Amino acid sequence: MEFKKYNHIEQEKIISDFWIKNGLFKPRKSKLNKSFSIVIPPPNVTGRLHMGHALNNSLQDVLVRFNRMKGLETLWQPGTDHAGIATQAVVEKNLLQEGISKKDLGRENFIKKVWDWKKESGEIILDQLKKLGCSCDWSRTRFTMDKDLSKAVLKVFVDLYNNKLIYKDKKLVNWDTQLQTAISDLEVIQKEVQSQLYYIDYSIENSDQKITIATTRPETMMGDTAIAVNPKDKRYTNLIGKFVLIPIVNRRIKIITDHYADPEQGSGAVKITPAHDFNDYAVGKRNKLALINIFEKNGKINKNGIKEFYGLDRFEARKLLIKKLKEKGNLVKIENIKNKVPYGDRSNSIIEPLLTEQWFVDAKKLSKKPIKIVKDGKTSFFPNNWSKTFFQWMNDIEPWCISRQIWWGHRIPAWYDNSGNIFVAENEKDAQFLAKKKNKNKKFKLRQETDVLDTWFSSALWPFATLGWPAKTKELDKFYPTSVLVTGFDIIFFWVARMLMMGNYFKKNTPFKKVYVHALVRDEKGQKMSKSKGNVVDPIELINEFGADSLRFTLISMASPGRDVKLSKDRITGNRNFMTKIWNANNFLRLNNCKLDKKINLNLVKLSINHWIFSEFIKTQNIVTKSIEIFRFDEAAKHVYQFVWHSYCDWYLEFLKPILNSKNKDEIKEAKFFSSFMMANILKILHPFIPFFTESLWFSNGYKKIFKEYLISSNWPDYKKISKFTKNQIDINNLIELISTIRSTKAELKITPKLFCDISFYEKSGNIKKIVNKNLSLVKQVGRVNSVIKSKINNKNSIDILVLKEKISLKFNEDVDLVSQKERILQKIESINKQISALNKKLKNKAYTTNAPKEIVKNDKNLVKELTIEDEKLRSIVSSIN
RNA sequence: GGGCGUGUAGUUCAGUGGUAGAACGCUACGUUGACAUCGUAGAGGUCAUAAGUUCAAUUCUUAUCACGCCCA
Repeated sequence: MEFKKYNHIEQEKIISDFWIKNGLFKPRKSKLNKSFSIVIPPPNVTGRLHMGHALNNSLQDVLVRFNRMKGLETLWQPGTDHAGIATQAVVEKNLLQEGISKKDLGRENFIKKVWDWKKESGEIILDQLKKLGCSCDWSRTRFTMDKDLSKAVLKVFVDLYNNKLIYKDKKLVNWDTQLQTAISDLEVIQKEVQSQLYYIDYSIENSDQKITIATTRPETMMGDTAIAVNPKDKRYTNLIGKFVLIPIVNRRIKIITDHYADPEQGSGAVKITPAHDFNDYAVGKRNKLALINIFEKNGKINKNGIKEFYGLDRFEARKLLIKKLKEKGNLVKIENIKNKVPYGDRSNSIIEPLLTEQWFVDAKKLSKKPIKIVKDGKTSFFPNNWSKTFFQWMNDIEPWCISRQIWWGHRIPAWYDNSGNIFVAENEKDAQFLAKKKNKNKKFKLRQETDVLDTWFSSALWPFATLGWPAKTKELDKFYPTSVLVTGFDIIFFWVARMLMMGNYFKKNTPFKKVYVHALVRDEKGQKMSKSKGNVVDPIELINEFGADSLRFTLISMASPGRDVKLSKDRITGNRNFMTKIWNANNFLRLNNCKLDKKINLNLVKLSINHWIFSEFIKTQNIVTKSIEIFRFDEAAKHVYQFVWHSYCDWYLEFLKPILNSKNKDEIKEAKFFSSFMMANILKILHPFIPFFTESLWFSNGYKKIFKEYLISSNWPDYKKISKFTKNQIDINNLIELISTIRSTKAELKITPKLFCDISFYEKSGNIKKIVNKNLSLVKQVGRVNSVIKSKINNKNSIDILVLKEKISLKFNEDVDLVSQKERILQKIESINKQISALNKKLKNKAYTTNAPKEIVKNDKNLVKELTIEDEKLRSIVSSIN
């Protein structure tokens, strides 16, 4: 009989549609009255599934499916975030292709266009997650710009403002001159680049003396308001308090002292430009220096600069200024150095510190509770090291700049009257009300703040806003705090910390009990995947080629804590083979008409191999359960793999064959339904890892009839150990040992494995002898044994071996190379004796016998005894060879 | 500069204060109607280096080296 191959493309589609159509991802009331919930880290609405997502979501799905099967009321809350800057950029670019600029459209029309785009392309990544098999409750999909979530954002903003946790301030912020918006310090990446360090002479007023400063950004000279030297730097003591003229600019500034100036760096004297550098800003504050902003918002020189530089781009200005300094003889030298330059992570353009009015969250105050929560273990990180990273950042947290000068996002609910008063309210009507009170009878007109909020501001509300907050919902009662958050370490600050702040403030409770932090997915050489390197692997391509299950199993089995995942196609191929193996095993069952046609009564199970496989399964089930519970997905995957391939397929199915070929109808019957019963359990235990494949087989094997459930909603195996099965579990394991030894003996003797042998036993009360007699048909077929001979064999075709310290004779129908076998045994004897003498030496050491735990010493003594017996028996075998 | 992590078989990685494990790869051999996307057998490791603690260290401590990441 020929069997079709498993068609993952066809099956995954069918199964996925089926699950969704039947609402199987929705929470189902729990008999246990327990719930389990995860909120998805909302992917960026412009995003496409990458390997990081694939890993992140595979792990979440394992947890979700596992807990669902365990009978908990399970919710996996999906959705996307509106990615202010990224989305605006995408839509803007599309419009430009049609020759339309954002400005032409105006704010309102542009936002309409963004919504149009979202309708069309905003669901792509969610569809990709469905392809991966993610069992999110898709009917609850949320978007950070949804009405409900926007309501939450407004409420949060107003509350925080009223409690002085949000404020407006004029400060130096990270300014992206390309996007023309402020960004938070987390969105700035410090990159090491090759730069020039310019040494420039400033001449001292009323003197011939000069002071040399070094800078990488000479154009900022136009905004200099002091030169600083270190108070301890003796070279400059006589210059302190004197004035210098900024070359070209010709403005007078003072030489001051400040510990910021490092005598070891450059010349030891630094120019101070408080409006364009964060360190200088601090120096300026300490010394009450003036702030001179020389840049427009697009990075061009403004009117505070030199006249002829007005309108020049910052880098053009730099070139021109250097040229002029050279001509004037103020440029001392240029040094090539490596330094860190700030880049915007979205625009990849150099960030300019710029003095602007922005909105800030007092993160310091909000950070107090989360720090305590994590310290007290109410939220714990896994691996725990990440809590250190978390604390480090939280302890030194800076005000969070939340305003963005873009259009797409939650517009800040603040209104200004004509005298610049601010009214913060959830809507204009309320703002009007506040303004009326303030303005009494004076006339006023309100205009709304044009800035929008940082996307992470709304993402921070995700765990409770998606559950309905600020309304009181049963979902909030049931699913908040969520059970676990699964995320990459790169957004611990961006997102995890901020959710902890908001959740603890507004819900007075931690948003999640645990944070599982996974690593990065790299390419097979361990390189970070990046577009510029061209080593990005598209998970969707892999899903099409190998199936979602193969990809998932690979990612999950490689997710060891604290280690990056190095993904290679070989590994995925290997795991696809695993599925083929199961497919073929299942075909074997069908071929032999092995069906589970009624509920099983374990008490009636008699066959030793069934006792054995079931006991081994329970062992596996327990390890897998435990492993998933402690986030050791790699261990869980390893043990299922080991059990399915090596216990079930390699041994159990082989042992099944002689029984199916026998005449014993009862045994055949039991073998048939029990092998199928085990398959059903295998599918269950594999389901969280490879959901499509297992559900597909569950359907075609008709298990729903017996278990009354689809696999996805069936119960997780939780069998208790059956003690009367234990004897056979041990026996079969010994039998496997015997058969393996026979096989390797044949291989050593270069006897073709095809050849059958006879066996006989030396020891009357031998354990192996009993086991063999009890399972004769299994030994004969699987071990390729002809017959068990009662009398001792001793001729030139026979050889003695030791199995589990029992002497057994094998007899072949061809000559056996006894000489080489003798040599092998002698080698074995030698190594055993080495072990024995090492152990004896150890045991003679009094320090050891008194200090070591009794168990260990006892074990060693036993080992010596056993090894001695083995040694004796091997010696007797050797002497019989003569 | 501060912090975190990693170094175990050819490769990718588990693991443990008391005989080193898996997967893939490699070698040899193919046996039966589930499976060559397979089976059987096998080779392969001074657990980065050094010192210390200990009866005992691959495991704990310290230092060194190499690599990676985060923060400044």
